[in-house]
Amino acid sequence: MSIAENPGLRERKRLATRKAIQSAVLRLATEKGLEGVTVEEISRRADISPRTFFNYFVSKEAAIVGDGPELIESAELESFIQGGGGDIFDAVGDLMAEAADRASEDRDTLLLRRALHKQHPHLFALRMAGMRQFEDELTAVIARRLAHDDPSLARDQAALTSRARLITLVAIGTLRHAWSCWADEENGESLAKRVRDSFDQLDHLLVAAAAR
Amino acid sequence: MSIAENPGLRERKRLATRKAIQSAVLRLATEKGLEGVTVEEISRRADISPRTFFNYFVSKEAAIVGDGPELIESAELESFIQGGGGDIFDAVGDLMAEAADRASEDRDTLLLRRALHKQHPHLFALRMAGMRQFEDELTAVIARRLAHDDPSLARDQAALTSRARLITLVAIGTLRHAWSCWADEENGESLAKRVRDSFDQLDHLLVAAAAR
DNA sequence: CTGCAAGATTGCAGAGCATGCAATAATTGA
DNA sequence: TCAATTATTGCATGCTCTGCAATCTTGCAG
Repeated sequence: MSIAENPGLRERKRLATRKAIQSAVLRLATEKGLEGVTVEEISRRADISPRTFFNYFVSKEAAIVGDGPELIESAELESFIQGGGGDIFDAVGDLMAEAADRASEDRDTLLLRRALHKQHPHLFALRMAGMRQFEDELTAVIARRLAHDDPSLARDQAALTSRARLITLVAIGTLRHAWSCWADEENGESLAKRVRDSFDQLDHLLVAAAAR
Repeated sequence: MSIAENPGLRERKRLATRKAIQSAVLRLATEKGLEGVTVEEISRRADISPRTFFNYFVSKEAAIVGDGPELIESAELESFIQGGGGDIFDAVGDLMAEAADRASEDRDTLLLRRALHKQHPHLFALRMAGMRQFEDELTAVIARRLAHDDPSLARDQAALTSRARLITLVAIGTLRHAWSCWADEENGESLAKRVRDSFDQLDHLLVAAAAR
C-alpha cells in the first residue's frame, strides 16, 4: 500500500472487467456486425458470465457507446466563470475540447467505436442521450458565468436560464459538427483539435451573420 | 370516388390503425408508466394482434415518439434557396417553424407525448435519432443556398458542406431549445411560435457575441 | 359480379434481451 | 484469521422482436 492506495485491488479489477467487456463488444461488432453479436458471446470473450455483463452495462449498446463526458475540475470551472470579457463560445469550446481530451481512451477503441457509429446512427443517438447530464451541468456553469458577466441579467432568472440553455445547445451542435468532421476524416486529428476547429468556424459564422 | 381518390380504403385503414396504436400506447404509458406497458396490452387496446403491432412500429418506443419532421414543398424550398440577403438563421428558423406546424397532430396526443418526453429523457434521444434524415435534407438545402449566395464558396466543396452542416447543427440546437421551452410551459404557445422565439433569441445572441 | 393478384393480419415457434433472487466466492479492514 | 462488504454466478422468468406460412381483405380488370 505504498505507491497509490486510491485504487484498491477491487477497483482495479472492476475497471479491467469493464474494459474487457468494451473491447470484446467492439471487436465482435466489428467482425460480425452489430446484429450478429449476442451477450452470450460477448461474455465468453470477456471471460465473465452473461449475468455479470448486465451488472456492468444495461444493454449491448450501452457497452459500445461508453460513458458520456464529464465536466472539468472546479478550479478551472471557476476561471471559466470569472473569465469574462472574451467570446463565450470560445470559452465553452475550450471547456469542451478539454473534456474531449480527458474522455479519450486508447486509439484502437476510439477508431472501432467511430466506425460503428458511422454504420449505425442509432448508436449515435444513444450517445447523445448519455450526454444529458453533461448538458445540464454545462447549462448551470454557463448560467453562473452569464450572471457574473452581467449582474443585471441575474435578476431575471427565467431569461438567464433560457439564454444559458440556448448557448449550451448551440455548443452541443458545434460539438456534433466536430464529431461529424472527425468521423469523415480518413484517420486524422485528435478529437480535441477538431473541436477547436469547429468552434473557430462557429466564430466566423457569427461574425458573418452579424455583419450582414 | 368523387371527393378525393388519393386515399383508398386500404390507405385509410392503415392510417387509422397507426393512430389507434399511437393513442393506445400513449394513454397506457401515461396511466401505468412506460415500463409497465407491454406490447400485448397495447395490441389489446388497439384491437390488433401483437404480431401486427410490429408491422407498424419496430418497438414500443417508436410508437410513442412518432415520425420525424419532413422538409417542405419544393416551391417554398426554391424561394428559400434563392431568398438571399437576409440572415440565414432567420430563414432556417422559418423553415423549421413551418415543419413543426405541419407535423403537429391533435392536441391530446401532443400533450401526452410531451409529458412522457419530460419523464423519460431517452425517448427524447430516440426522437433526435429519428431526425437524421431531416438533418441531412436540411444540410443539402442549406448548401444550395450558400452556393447561391456566394458562388465563390461553391468551388470549395468541402468548405461548403462543412459550413452547411454547422449551420444545420446550430439550427437543430435552437430547435431543441424551442422544445425545451415548450415543454417547460404549463400549457402554452404552439410549438411553431416557440420555434420562432428561440430563433429570435439566437439572433440576439449572435449580435451580442459579434459586437463584443 | 366474379375472380385473381397484391397486400394486410394473424398465430406460432424460436432466439435473444434483461431482471430478480439466492447461493457462492473474492476483497477489505480490523 | 475472522467478519463485513461487495462481486460473480446460475437459474427461473417474462418480454421483445423476427421469420414463416396460412388466412383474410382490398383493389382492379373483365
